[in-house]
Amino acid sequence: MKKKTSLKDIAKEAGVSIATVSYVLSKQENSGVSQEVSDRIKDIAKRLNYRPNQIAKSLQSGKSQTVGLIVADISNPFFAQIARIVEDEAKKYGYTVIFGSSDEKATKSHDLIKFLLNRQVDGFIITPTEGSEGQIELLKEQNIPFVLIDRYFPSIDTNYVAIDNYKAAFDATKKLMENGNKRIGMVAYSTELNHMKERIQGHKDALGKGIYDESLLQEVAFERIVENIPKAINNLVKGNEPVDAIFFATNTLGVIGLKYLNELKLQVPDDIAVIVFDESEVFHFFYCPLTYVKQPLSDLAKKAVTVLLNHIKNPNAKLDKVKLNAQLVIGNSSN
Amino acid sequence: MKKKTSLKDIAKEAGVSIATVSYVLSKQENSGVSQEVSDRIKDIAKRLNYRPNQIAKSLQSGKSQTVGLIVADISNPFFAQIARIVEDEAKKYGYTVIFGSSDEKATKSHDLIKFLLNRQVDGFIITPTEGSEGQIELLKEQNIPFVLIDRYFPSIDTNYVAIDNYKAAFDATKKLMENGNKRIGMVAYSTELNHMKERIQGHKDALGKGIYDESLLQEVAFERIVENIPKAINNLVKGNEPVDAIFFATNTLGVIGLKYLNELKLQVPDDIAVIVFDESEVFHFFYCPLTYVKQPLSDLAKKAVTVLLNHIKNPNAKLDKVKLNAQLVIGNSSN
DNA sequence: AAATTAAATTTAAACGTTTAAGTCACGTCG
DNA sequence: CGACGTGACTTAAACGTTTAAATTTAATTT
Repeated sequence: MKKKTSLKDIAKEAGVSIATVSYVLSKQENSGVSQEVSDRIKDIAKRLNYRPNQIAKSLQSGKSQTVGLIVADISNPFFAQIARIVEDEAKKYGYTVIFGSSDEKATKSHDLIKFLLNRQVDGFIITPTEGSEGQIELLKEQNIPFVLIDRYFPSIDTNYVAIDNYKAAFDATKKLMENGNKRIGMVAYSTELNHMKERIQGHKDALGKGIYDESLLQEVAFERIVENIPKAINNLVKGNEPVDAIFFATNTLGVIGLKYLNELKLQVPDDIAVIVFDESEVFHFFYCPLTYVKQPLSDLAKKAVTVLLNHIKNPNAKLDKVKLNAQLVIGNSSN
Repeated sequence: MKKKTSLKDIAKEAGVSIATVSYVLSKQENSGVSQEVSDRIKDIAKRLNYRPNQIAKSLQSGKSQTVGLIVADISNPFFAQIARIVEDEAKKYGYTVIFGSSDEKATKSHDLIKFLLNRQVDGFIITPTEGSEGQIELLKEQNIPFVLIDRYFPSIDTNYVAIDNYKAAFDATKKLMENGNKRIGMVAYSTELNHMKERIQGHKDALGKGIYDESLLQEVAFERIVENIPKAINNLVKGNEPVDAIFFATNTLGVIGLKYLNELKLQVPDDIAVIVFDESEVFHFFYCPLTYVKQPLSDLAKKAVTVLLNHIKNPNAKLDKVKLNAQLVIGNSSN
């Protein structure tokens, strides 16, 4: 592999010092270099196909122009879409994105953060996992710029960009009630993460004290969704007080849940009404147009990037706590 | 932001030279440092929370321990899944992945390669776009390790990991024929990329000289799929010789195509039989279990990583040209 | 002609590592 | 006793940049 050309090579070729070459090639205004020399250097640089070594720049400047993106799972379309927007947005400002998947595991997330810190990322965009408060506190202590996305810890003062999950869930359940559904169950993840707690609370509050009872909330563990979603649904539809509607708290829960409803031969919305939190390509293939909560993914991701870059540039900027609104897209499944 | 601790800080604290600290912390065997000093250094490193600066290491070694992954679009589940596997596999070997989306545009791909080269990536995994032969040749000339994935250029001698598209397509169309379908149309991308050409050729050859005619092949442009897939399908089903089966050449074509078949109220497989190349979550929601071509995504991505890392380590290794076999998953849609 | 100023360029240090080569003290061997 | 290892470190250079400070050269002013 023939060596890449460096400033040194150009300098030798042009018969000037490395510094001169650097001034010519890295400054926009020709700061104190003669036109003649400047032109010559630029020519040579082009001829030798010079490409600045970002690693050397980073070492020199202490800035890697790189951000770390930690999501639960990059192969999940929800996060893949975020990743894509983060990529595009970061690139606009000359930043590179390094991503990692935590699989909702605090240990993985911890390792990833360390790994990326060694890589000298300038900041992080993180979907925090349950139990990762310590890692987040640590980042804060070390004054490393970061912004949480999708979820955050109310107990920790940080930048975050999320949606108003409470309101979105409240509105969804209200919609089901308006359409005449009485007993409305919810299938959610069993987690302390606030986005889920808010969705659950929104659902509860929409139903109200009189109506809500414990059996309406079915929580399943991240790791066991395939086995436990059918159980959860059975609990809701096969008791002596079967529900007439189900609110699925996420994309994945909804997709798997709908599959199981199909297996049970329950017709949506006649046998059971449904609303799902988040969008999915598969909804377009469900026999009944779905009512779902649509998150402003693009705004979410873009905002996360601008907040992060702002805090990288200006470490003392005051924290940004952004809550965007989701949109309830009305189909027929909520009737 | 308080400075990160460096070897220098540890050295000062321990009253030894930087080199000694480096030896202790970077060598596995205690090469020539006394146990006493070694222990002291390790203690201090731990206490000061030392994390090696990968950037400095990279500059020193000329290796960034980073690979660039260029896909068409990270938000497409097909590529997102590949990305996830590449991530995991690369991490196993201590490599970081930087990704970028080319949107099937040669210009974007070109910019991305340059961008990542500045970042000193040690190698690339690339889904090449149409018209990117020049870029690939350039990488070859510069002896930059890379491996093409999903598609490759038969005219250029490179590493690649792909599936046997010809065989997969041939088998799919044969299946449709076995099931009694006579006129079998194909909806494909209009591109010179070999994976598509091979799929088309497989389809043609399966049909054979006597049966195949030009009107059976409908090609649509990447950029205009939403508008042009309906047109393509109309051409196939609304002529005076309507087809009795359609073979969709990709995931995306299939998903959009099936949606349109729904709009047309064409029943699968009674009105029209269908096979789709690639898998999709949505297939599980189609009223009729689909027959589709399942690519060994995990093997594909893993193999790409090992081939790449092998060529990074050993630049003179002979080229790897890997073709894996796809699997035809039989549903009812091909009847 | 000497002094001043300005423009053009170079020097050198720094960023945080690694590592070949050098130093130094302390045995041990012939 | 001198030579020679050997173990335990240190020195210094290198990777490719940036940039403040120093230097050189030339032109202008007094």
